[in-house]
Amino acid sequence: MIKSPPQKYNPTDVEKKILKFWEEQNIFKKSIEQRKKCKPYVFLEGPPTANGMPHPGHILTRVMKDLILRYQTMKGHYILRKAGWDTHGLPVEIEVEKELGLENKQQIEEYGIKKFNQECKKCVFKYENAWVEMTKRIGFWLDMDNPYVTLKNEYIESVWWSLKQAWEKKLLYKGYKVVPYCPRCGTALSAHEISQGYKTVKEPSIFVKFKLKNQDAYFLAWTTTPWTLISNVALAVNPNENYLKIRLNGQVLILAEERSSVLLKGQEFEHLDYFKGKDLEGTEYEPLFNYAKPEKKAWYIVLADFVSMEDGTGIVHIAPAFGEDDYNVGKKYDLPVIQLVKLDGTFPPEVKEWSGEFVKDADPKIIKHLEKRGLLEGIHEHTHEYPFCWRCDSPLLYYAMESWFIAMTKVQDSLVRNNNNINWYPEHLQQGRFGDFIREVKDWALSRKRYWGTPLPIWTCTNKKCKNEICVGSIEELKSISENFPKDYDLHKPLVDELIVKCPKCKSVMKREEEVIDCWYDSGSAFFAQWHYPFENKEEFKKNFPADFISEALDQTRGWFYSLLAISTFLFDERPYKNVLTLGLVLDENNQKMSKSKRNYVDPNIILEHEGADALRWYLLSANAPWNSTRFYEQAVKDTLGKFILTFWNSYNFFATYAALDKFNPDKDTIPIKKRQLLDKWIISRFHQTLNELEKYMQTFETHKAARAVEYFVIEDFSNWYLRRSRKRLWVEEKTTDKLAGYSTMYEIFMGLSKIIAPFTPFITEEIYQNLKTQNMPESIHLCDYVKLDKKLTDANLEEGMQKIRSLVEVGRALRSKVGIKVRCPLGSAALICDKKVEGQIKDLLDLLNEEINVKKISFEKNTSKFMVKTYKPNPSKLGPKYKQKARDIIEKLESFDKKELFEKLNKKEKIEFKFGSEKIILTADDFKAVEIEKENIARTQTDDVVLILDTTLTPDLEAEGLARELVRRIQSMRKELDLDVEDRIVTQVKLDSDSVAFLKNWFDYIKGETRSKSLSFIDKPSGNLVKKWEIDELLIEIGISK
RNA sequence: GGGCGAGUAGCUUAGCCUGGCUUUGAGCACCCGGCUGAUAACCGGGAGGUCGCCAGUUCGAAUCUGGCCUCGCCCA
Repeated sequence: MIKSPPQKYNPTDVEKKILKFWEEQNIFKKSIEQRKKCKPYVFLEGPPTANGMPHPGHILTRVMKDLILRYQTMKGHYILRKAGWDTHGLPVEIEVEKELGLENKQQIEEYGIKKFNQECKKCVFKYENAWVEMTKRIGFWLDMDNPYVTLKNEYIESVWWSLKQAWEKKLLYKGYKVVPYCPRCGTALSAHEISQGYKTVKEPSIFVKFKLKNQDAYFLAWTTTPWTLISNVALAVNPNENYLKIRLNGQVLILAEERSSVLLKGQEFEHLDYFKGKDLEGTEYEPLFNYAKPEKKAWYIVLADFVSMEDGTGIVHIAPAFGEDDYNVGKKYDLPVIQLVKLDGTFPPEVKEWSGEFVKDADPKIIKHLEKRGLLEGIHEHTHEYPFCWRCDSPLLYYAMESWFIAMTKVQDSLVRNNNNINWYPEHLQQGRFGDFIREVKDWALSRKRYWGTPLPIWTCTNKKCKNEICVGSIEELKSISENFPKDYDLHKPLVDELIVKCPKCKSVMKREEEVIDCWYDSGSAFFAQWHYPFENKEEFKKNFPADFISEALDQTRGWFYSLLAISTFLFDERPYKNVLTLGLVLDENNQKMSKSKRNYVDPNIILEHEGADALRWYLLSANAPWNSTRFYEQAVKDTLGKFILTFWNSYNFFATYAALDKFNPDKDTIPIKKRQLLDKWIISRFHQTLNELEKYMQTFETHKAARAVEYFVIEDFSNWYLRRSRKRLWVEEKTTDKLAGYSTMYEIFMGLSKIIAPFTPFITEEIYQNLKTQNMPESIHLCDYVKLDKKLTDANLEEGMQKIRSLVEVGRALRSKVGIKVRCPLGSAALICDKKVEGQIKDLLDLLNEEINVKKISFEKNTSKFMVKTYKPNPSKLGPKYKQKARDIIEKLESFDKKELFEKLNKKEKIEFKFGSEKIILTADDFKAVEIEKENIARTQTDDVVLILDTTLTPDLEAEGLARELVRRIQSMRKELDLDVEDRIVTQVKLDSDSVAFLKNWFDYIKGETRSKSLSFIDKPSGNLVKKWEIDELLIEIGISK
């Protein structure tokens, strides 16, 4: 039986009640179980790192995932929703370092890696509870009892298996990577860390001469880091630029033509020769320094596209150990890597002059040295951005470090092909940011010289004659070759380094490469490692690969989205996901990034307490396209609550209150649609039309458009029109067919509406469903099927007609307001002029218009002739040029003429002649405009295709009815003030002058009926529970009512 | 510094791909009036816009092109 709901909606109370219900009845589990035999829709959860509190951005991703998954579930799919936690990585280590007061790697090692990693493990789960709570509170259904966790032995084992695949495919190799390195902290910095530490600095930049072999000529190069010159191995030119050989102040120099015009402006020089950059390739020069004796060929010109003409000389000095571009060119030309800087940032003993000095401090001395040798051509002060260590503020050095790589460049074609097979939302990412990234893919630098991560499973034989390298791909394999593998084990450091591993070839001791791997590799392995594939769950994996849907924020494009694709590509040569929805970031009220330091961080819990999860969800889903950034602040959610959630609730409240009163029973009392009013058929049609739109938008993840379509339906169509127009139907006492038809329609709409928005706002819809459901329906709305679109129930013609009626109401009300007759006072008649088609569309809906603009009868007319008079008005734009200043007075004079006579004359093309002062004026029809004006007591307005005429004549009858309604409205508002129940009967006493009483006498019954008055008496001193004085258009009255 | 995305009333936004049917259309907030057993409601009217800026293409640009500015993200 439908119960009367509480008047006021308290989101937190309702939502907490629903959460309890879901929990107690295991609804989430049931929602998965009951779809077990259905077609799967595979979702892969991007694992969050639980080492910080969840913020609004996380809420957006979780809400969006939940929407899609609930939607697909109701659409009949079987969806597993395994949670995941990302647990490794530098951010965790940094957090723990801070906690323990450790400042660098030496201190970590002194503290003990075992203890340190234990702390990391604890840290990762410190906030797990907050995450779990938040996830539940916002209604995100995720299986957090069986999550995959990247630090578990099984997960690591799967990762190892995949690395061994790479190893066997010869994709895993050791190389160099130039990384920003802090010599003081002794560590490389991640991209994230560097971006915090860029500063603008002024540094000397120098022009250095490199003498050509066997020629008395010099290449002129330019550098901002003189200390790297010690390790120079080549000079680079741009193959497509032009270079000049010139004589300047008696010396022969080579530099780029474009740069010469800038650098040598105003100086005289002799032009000796001209080359294309590519002609210079291979030209040898004499090294500046001879501290190193490289094994490979060095000191010649190489070609590189990155050489720009923006600054310098167009000739770039190359030191592969200290620059990424340099390193890449070096690889291409097989140049030696000369690395004459120690890890602490000082020069080694071989560099005699500056041995032991910090390289940056040595810069001025190196410059002096070059000057002495006559190899310096000039010094400029140069301003540029340079990275500093965010921790200790030392300048960072770009430094080539040994590192393990996955050769992504070798599978680039597959990457591109697999990417082209993924549906990206928004589309531009596929060929834009992501596509660009993949087309320029670099080998994946996999290793990290850190502690808390998946250990790199590569062991090298210490026997110098053997040097055997193996990659371990399973725990079994490692057990089989290690002597002291413990029963209880944890595959992290330090255990893996403490194992005594024997070389399968020579039985000597093997040593592990000490690194751990990039934690992006961990999360990128989720699609198979969550199943402990291939050691377990082979079938599960097969069924769940590739995923149908993943979604994360925009910053994951080159993060998780890439690492998944990369790993999936080299393992299986297959896309790991079919659809990827990239979400915009959540910003604060002023479009600024949320950050703790700016204190612009909104605590989601406050909003959840005040406005509730449904309002929060609806806001996030409807505010903006998912991929655009969304501003997040409490007021926005508050507005959503007021505008949408409460409108929905109050509509429901209205229906349920009356339905409860009448004991409406949907099983027995439902009236077939055929027998219902057009208004009912209309709202049903609109409902299905809305569903149609919603489904269309959901397919392309345009959730904001889907939500807005629903919002329009609920507020405009359902609440503001259908329900408003249906109120009176429910007021009749008996159970009429029409009343039951209204209940039937409302019941169906609330059920349907609740179902179609259940994925958006799962709480309020459940609350409504619980009250409205009958016994044989599923126990939760989230166990229901989604509403099936029924095109047969839509009626475009009816919808069009209704739209026309609503437009007529709009202009009609505006017209009444213009002529100044209150809507409460009825008018005698109205007329409509339109074509037959429109007439057909609206003629059955005229009752609605009747009531809305309060006229007694409405008729269709062929044309406006009954109501309008044709006349002519003086046309100023004709008269003006002819009579100049006099025109105004002439027009005034014409006003005094007999209009009818004037009209007839002009109609007969006669001339109008009259005297104006001494002048005789002759006007023709040309000097007038033909216009139509309303006859007396007629008001006219129009919509796109209908003219609406109102007869504004007020008769005593009409005025009496108006007065009756004035009284009714005041009595009603007093009833409301007394907080009476709708069905309460009252005694009404009114003080009113006797003339007015007589005037009203035909309306006594009406007043009694409308106000549910047992008696209505007109006396001098009204009394009752509430007595009030009123003034109706200067008429003073007093009303008293009592229960 | 490079790439991508966004920029339309105080706020949230539609329109942009496919140029003109609109003097840029809504909603919230604001002002005036109406209506109300309809709620944080509803209805009518009003005020509020250099469509980020500057050029160009075109008969015509919010819409197409180029450059610039601001914000965000990614990369350096």
